[in-house]
Amino acid sequence: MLKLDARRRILLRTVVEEHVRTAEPVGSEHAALRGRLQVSPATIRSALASMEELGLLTHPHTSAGRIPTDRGYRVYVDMLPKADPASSSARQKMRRRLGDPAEEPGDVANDAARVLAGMTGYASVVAAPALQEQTFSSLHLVPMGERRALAVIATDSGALQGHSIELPEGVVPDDLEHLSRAITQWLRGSRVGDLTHQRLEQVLGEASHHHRWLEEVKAWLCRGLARGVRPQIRVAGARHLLAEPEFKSPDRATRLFEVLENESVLDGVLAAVPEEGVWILIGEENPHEQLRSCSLVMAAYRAGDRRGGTVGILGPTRMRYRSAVTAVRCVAESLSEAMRSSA
Amino acid sequence: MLKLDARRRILLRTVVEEHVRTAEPVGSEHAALRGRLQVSPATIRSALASMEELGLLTHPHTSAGRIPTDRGYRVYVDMLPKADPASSSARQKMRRRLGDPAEEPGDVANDAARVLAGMTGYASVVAAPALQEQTFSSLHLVPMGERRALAVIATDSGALQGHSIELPEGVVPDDLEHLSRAITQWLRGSRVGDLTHQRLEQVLGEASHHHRWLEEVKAWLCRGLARGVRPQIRVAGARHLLAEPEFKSPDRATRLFEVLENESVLDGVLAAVPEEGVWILIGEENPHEQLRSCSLVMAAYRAGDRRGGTVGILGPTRMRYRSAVTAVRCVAESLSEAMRSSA
DNA sequence: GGCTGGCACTCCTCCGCCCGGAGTGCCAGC
DNA sequence: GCTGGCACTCCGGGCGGAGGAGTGCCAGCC
Repeated sequence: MLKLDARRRILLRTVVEEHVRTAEPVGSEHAALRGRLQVSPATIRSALASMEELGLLTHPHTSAGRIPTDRGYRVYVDMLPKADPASSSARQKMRRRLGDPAEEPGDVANDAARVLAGMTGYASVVAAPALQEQTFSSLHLVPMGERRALAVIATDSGALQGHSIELPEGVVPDDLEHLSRAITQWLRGSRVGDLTHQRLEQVLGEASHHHRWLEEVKAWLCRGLARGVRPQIRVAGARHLLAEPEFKSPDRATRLFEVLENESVLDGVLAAVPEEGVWILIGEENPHEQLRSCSLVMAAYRAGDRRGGTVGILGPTRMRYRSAVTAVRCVAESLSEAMRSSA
Repeated sequence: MLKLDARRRILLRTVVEEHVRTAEPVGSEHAALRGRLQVSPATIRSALASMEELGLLTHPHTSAGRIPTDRGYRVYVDMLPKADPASSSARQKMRRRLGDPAEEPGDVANDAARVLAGMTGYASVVAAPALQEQTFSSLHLVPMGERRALAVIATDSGALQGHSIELPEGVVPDDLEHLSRAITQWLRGSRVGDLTHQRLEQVLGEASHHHRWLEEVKAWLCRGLARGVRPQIRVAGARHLLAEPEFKSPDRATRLFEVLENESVLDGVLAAVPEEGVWILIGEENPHEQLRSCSLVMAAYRAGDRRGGTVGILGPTRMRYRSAVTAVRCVAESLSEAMRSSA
């Protein structure tokens, strides 16, 4: 663990915060002033130089001020006071801005993304609760046209997932209805992710020998639901990033936006966030090549008593981490609360 | 109607296509060469000057070549050969790239947006079929927790829409099921947009006097479904726009991305597209202020025998209109076909 | 009348240059 | 361990000139 004396800690904080504010390198004189350190710039310079040796700062060229390295940001972030959970008044205000998840379950992720982007001025990324983490509530087989049925799964948090299957001749609506009811009763309360092949075999086994097309339902239930379902990821406020000087070069911006349009990459990053606390990835810490020039501040939320999804902020490494952490924590907590009360 | 002689038509086409290709003003000599006109640059110059008087061309400064005005692009576009419908082989190839809408109804718009962006190298915008244009297929009231039910509507093209409602005491799952079945039977086959208050009053009237909570279902059915449901709009390939020189200035790009993140503006534009043909808006023609520096190429597609949604391309006014029109038409036709066969 | 080559003119863009300023590292002295 | 002084480095902006692309106009030609 890195040990910094008080002056260096103050200096690191000052350099980070000034650089974040102005996007310019911070000189020794300016740092002394802003850090309210009552020593001369020369003294500051030697301290800065030592922190450069530690890998916390660099300077872009000989006669420029200091800017933090990724490692510097990391140490800065770890030094931030562990904020207490968002005040309940803040959370209430937040909940009013998020739609009522009980009313329009699908839209909450959307709202959260929008609110988060608006609060922070960065891009936000929100993953809806993964279907397989939710609790199975019902299956409906709805006749569609002559030889097709729409199989609809509903979960206890109100998510819907449909899939159309072909029917053999001779299946009548009543068959579908009986079957829907039976399957619903058998499976209600299961975790969707637990609907493995064996489990379905047990439940549907006998019937599916008689009805060949049930195989298709079964296949869909485990393949489609276990993991094939596309992750629902919302991005909002991407436009804010264009204003940041680090993304003013078109190809940097392009690379960034490639990631933001790539759901599987985003899903990978968001899914790796632990259930508790705010998770931060700074520049080079990022597992994904294309995200190495940005930072992510993320937190998981809960849906009822299961893991829900993840909310996050994406911005330049030169990010206002403190407000990002506050916003992410507040939205995640509010979402958890909203989705607890509706379950 | 504007009359141009053959030479001027060739020149307009040449200037537009060269400018589109290079993003640079086109000089008289270059235009003569590229247009294979066997006259001297001086002659070309006088023709260009006359077209400038007509408002089809400008030049950025005295000693620069010509660039098209919005009006020039418009005349150019109107001159394009009315392409015949996409060849069936192209459409087949396309359909393979679009997921099977029968399988994952929700994802088709997503796929279409992605394909369109990939084909053209611009941003694509796809509106899913509006719920109210679809045909009601079934309603399910699924019990959720103690005092809530999830009301789910399914349409014949496989779209799902859920809404959670509160139940009074004493309603048991069997009530919900009977009611679901009854409502489904009463309403099956109606256009969702036709589920007006009166219509529901007729159907539910008697029952809803006995069951107060039915009012809530009814209110949702007409309010929520008639128009309150958020339009489903997918944007893909926005990153491509960052590479265009016209959007390299951050604030132009920002303004553009504001629109792309604003679903209601996009919905307004897409909903105004006529059912037949490819609809093009060039620069100043655009009703929305913020879209005045871009062009849109759009076409509606059909879902079964009703109006479906709209697909479109958004790019700079300096756009490869021909390939955009081809792509948009091809995707719209393939979508219409895919959604006909699945209905 | 329409087309042509010639010509003067305009204006942009690029390049090299220089200079001021900001900030550094080092050092001797307190 | 802190300080002021000092030499040094390097960036960024401003200036000016050269080069070049393209124009408009005009007199002459077919």
